[in-house]
Amino acid sequence: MGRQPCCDKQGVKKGPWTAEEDKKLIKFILSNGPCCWRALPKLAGLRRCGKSCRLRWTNYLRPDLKRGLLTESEEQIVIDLHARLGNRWSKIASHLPGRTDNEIKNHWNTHIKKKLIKMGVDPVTHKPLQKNETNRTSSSRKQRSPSSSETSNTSSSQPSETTNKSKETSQIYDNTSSFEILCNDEILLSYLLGDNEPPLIDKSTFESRNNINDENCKNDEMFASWDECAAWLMDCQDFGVEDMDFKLDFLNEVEMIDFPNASDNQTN
DNA sequence: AATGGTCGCAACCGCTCAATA
DNA sequence: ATATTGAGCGGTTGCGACCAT
Repeated sequence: MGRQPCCDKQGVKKGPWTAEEDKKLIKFILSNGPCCWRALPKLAGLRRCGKSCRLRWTNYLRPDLKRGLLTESEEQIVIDLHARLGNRWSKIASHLPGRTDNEIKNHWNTHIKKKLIKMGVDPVTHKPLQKNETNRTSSSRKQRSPSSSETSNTSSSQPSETTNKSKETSQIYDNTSSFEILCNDEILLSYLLGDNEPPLIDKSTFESRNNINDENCKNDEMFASWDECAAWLMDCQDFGVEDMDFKLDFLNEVEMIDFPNASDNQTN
């Protein structure tokens, strides 16, 4: 018995998200939380599949996302984890706060894979490449289909752990936690919803409110830093959130603040 | 400047899993 | 025990941006 489609295909919009749709989704989730993806589009006034909303939120709009290319150290972690876990992108992503499985998967396919091949390492087995394999795997857009067969081979060549899909939820990055933290941050939230004056932000406030020395922080359940949070908010501004009920003018001032780690993130 | 090829990212599709009735 | 549903995962594709000719 086949599954019912996750949404009514008729009248469901596909393709790239518009700023307007992003606004609606953000506004709804900030108000109601990321729940009931199936019902969300209707409630939020979006002509989108719930699945599409979830993807948009988790891969692009989530406030705790890092932007930009993976750093060298992140890449190394991905390579190490891939050697152990295979193509289990969500598992790998759970070790990299602020990174999504989709992002890591894309980065793997577009950057790391090539890098490893160049270094003479088979990106599937993580063992030294045979010479003919190097030629075979030289990247070309036309070779997408072969790569799919490659990936299906991957599954068989992956560590046995791959087939044993035991639940490891404790390791899975809980993307709701950052959201809860955002929601619990009453000052920020009420400001985002347009109820309050802009929060006064200084370095010490950032550090204390982010519990930078808190053990929990090491578990990556926060924004990586306030500047990243602010960066996300600035992205909101980029796609026109300033037109919403939200008022994000204060972000221009935030930009002027010298955040800890800000320069690191810029360079990455 | 025009054109064709390539690249990289965002989004979609189909499947599986877990929870629930 | 079984059917149904919601959510998540991994593979694949579409398309705009970029580059070479």
